[in-house]
Amino acid sequence: MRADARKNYDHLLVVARAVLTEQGADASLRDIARRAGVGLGTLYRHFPTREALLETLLRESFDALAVQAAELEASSPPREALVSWLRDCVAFAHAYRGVTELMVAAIEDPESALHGSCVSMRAAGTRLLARAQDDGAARPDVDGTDLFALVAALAWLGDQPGLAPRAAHLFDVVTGAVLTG
Amino acid sequence: MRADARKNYDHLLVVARAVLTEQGADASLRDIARRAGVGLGTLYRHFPTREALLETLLRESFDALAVQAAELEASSPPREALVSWLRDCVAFAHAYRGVTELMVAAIEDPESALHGSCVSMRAAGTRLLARAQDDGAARPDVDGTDLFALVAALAWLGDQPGLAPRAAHLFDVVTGAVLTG
DNA sequence: ACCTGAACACCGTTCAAGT
DNA sequence: ACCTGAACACCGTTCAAGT
Repeated sequence: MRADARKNYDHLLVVARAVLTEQGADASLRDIARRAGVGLGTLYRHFPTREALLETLLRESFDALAVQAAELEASSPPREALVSWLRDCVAFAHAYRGVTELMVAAIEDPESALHGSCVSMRAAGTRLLARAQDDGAARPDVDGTDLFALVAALAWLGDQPGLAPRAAHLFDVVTGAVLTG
Repeated sequence: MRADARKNYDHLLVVARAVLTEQGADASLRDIARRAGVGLGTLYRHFPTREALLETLLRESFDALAVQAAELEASSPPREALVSWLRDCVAFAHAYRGVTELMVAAIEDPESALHGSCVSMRAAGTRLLARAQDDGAARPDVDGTDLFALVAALAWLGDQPGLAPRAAHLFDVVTGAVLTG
């Protein structure tokens, strides 16, 4: 990448992170370009879709969740590992308000820049779930997609101003439904 | 209301119902006016907000849910009454894709045209929940707002194409978490 | 190679002008 | 009273023209 392009790219990411944090995942791309002092076409050149931009911003967190899943699998009892990871996932999805909807759409759309990350996330959850199920700690009639859906629903709840105060409690309620005993 | 106004009003409702069913609760109001063969200002005159339009379209269903709650309270055991009504609520929220978000926002906003209906809905749920709790059929650490949040989350799940097939199963899972035994 | 911003086709909302 | 549609301030997306 040419030096000037690199500079634009990096600065766009800084500005995008700030704007998306402030306004949510559906923030105006025009506004991001404007605040970055860059032409709108430049943003589109570096990030052809909103998902591509988010993927770049979320990559580190996605990777961290994968690492965390592996660590928990190695170090914690099945039940605790699963719950702890689910909590991390819900917290992660709060990075940008409204990102959950994009992730849910992305897991169904192989063309989405977020597709791979979401599929990996579901796969990691599926492993932790299977481990808990083998241990008798989680009900057997729930699968990785169900888990992904529940995490998404809980993250969505936390994005709704009126319901956010209940999110932590409802996490316990819903998690309790997946776990046995 | 003048005869010509009445005619526009009625026709707008017919067209709006069709367009919202087809495109979801965030459908273009311009498109509705266009398809109704009416000026955009006419739509705004009759329905000053999107919520006002939805409130008019959903009024019958809201009322039916209230009646249903009262009937179930009188005729069914606490546990079954609660579950049955929750199922009705989730089904109702599927009338228009995306309406759940508006309802969740409305319950916090006294200015919203949907506010009253949503508050009534929560109140009816709270009554059925209290009855179940008194009967020992529902866990005591969940309240009407939690219930509203869970219904909203389940309705939201059903609106996501990739997760909709799991909605019925997850309804059972989540409902099972609220019920005891 | 890369950047820019005008152009296009859309929104929601308001309101002056018409009947 | 009621209706209309232009006007305004926004979008996302594309692409010809510039450097």
